[in-house]
Amino acid sequence: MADPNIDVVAKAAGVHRSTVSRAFSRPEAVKSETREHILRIAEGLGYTMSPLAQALRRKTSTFVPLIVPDITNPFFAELAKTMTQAADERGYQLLLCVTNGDPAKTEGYFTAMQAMYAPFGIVAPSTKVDTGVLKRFDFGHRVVVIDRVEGDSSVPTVTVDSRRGIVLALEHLRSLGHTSIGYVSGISGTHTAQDRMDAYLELSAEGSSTPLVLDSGSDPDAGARAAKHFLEMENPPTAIIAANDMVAFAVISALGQSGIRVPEDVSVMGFDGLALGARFNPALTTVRQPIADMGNIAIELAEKQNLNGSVDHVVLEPELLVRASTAGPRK
Amino acid sequence: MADPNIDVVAKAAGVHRSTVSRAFSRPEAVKSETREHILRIAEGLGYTMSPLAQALRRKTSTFVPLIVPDITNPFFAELAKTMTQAADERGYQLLLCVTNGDPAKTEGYFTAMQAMYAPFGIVAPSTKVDTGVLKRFDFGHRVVVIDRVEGDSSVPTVTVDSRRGIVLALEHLRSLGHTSIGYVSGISGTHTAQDRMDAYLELSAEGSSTPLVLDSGSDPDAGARAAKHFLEMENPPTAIIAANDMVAFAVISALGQSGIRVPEDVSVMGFDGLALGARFNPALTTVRQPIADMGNIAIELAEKQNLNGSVDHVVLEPELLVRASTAGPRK
DNA sequence: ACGGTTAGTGCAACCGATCTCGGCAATCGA
DNA sequence: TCGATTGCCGAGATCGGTTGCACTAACCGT
Repeated sequence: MADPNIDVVAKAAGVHRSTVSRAFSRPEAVKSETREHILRIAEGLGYTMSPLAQALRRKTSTFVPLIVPDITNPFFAELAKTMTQAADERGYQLLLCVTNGDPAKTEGYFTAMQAMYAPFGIVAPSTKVDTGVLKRFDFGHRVVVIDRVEGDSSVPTVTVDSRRGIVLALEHLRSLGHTSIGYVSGISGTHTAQDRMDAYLELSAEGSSTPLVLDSGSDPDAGARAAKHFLEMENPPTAIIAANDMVAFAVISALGQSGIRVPEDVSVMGFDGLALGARFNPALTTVRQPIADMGNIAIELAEKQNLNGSVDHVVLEPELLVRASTAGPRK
Repeated sequence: MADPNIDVVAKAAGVHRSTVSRAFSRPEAVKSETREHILRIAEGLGYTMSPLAQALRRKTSTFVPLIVPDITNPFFAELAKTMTQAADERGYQLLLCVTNGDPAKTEGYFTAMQAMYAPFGIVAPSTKVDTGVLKRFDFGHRVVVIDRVEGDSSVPTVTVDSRRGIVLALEHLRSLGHTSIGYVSGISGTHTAQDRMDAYLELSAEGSSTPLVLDSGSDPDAGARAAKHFLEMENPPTAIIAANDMVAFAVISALGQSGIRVPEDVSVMGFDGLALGARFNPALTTVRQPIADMGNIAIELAEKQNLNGSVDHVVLEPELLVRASTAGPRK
């Protein structure tokens, strides 16, 4: 039962190929009874249109690439999850592309998406995004990035308000009585990571406390190093804000290895609001990013841009998520 | 600079389309100097072949779908990561398909992969796989599943030896002095989950200890319920084996919420060997599955089957990974 | 009743490749 | 020397749709 093509459907329905085509892709252009007849016949034959052939002829497909550096990172995984959903609610087919942070791969995916006539693409970068690259691939006007970009506002973006998130974290910790609050930046490289750090630096200086960056490396071991650093201090902070949930996990784990308990000995906050955080030990207090919204909005922005060329930059509000990893300062 | 098609390259090189085509896809069929000349011209024009057009004509593409129930689950994320790598080392393009456990979606992906002429597909199921469905889509002979299947050995599979894994876990715990070892099955539904459970039941009965299943639900809250159950027992086990790492996380987290400490009060082991486990608090002792190998082998099996119709069932050896969540039994 | 719309459909070229044939040398065996 | 093979390439049909154009019939106002 090799699947039938448009011609056999046409013959079975007693109409021309083009009418079948229209029945499917331009319903208003065909008399409704004809269309229903065709659809019924097609249904009976188990016919569906070939997306390949369509894309080839139309020079536009429904493949939407989502480019992420590492799907193993739960943040990107959650993003991917909500975006697949959002995508196929709108009739797109999300293609997950994992770069491992390799710029060459990123470019490879760009050329691939061009070749596949993707209508647009979404990129969640691991480094500060270079809009030049996007442009070079004639894709500059069809891509939205999930980060802030600098110096070029011609590409749509979605982010959460990093500064606001840090404010939330700081307020929470201070209301608990903390005055000495450290920061672990961990993996950085993106603008948002930078923004979080900057906000911490600035805002914690405003408060009574002095900024205290425990680590600012950009590798996965930053958490462990931060913990080591913490242990060596003669006057360690009573609370720590981690740049993201994964780093918070690592910090707590490394601290625990040395017998430091959270939140009894030190409070630790994350930033992301991963579902995983609820199952951490202890459950992680964090600043939640509305990941699902980000995904939906990213696609909407892309569509809007495709439609009328408008490029928007939306920044979302983060939200405090208090769980069990924060408490009053140790005595 | 609309990308050039095969005809402009042909004209520029002074040859016919078909020669250009051969220069790319069947190098031995064209004189080497002609081919090099063509390739050079193509290079200069920035020409690459359209995968769409190729797939349409050849009726076979390089799109390899990986069907997983939930990319948010780190196990599948790690699988996806290693498989994208493995796939494009071999010239395939991995398409990640997330079903959220919805069988309708799974079927949708199957029809999509047929329409795209995928040469084969990989499925990592969330429920016992029904080979009937695979067959119905004329895909029965082009899919490999990452699980065991029952009653039908006509589809290639990759799994790890569940029983062996449980042996490893039990041995480890017993060597630490534990005699009362509980089990939390958590999310199940797949054959491997079933196998793990069965192995535990059987093997723990063999030992001196009596089997003790703390929970066998199949939802994400099983961990929490198991912890509750644990707390209510008058004679709780001194060690717990969780069906997989995620459940172990949840159990430890829930236990911690009630002041039970791991491994001081109770040892907990996982099963998976997720990278995340190393950053848990405490770092999780677990049975490692060679996820990367599974990915590679899955693709190899698929290729082998496509080539000569052979269907293999490979089962891999798990490995004990001792970290910090296990210790001697409490007094 | 008549020129002008408009809706509905057929025709055929086209998207960018692949592949079977068949032609034309050059080479081979005897 | 001659027919047969072989290597290399071009012609043209084809994959499964889309779309601009032409055509027909029904419908409009006057």
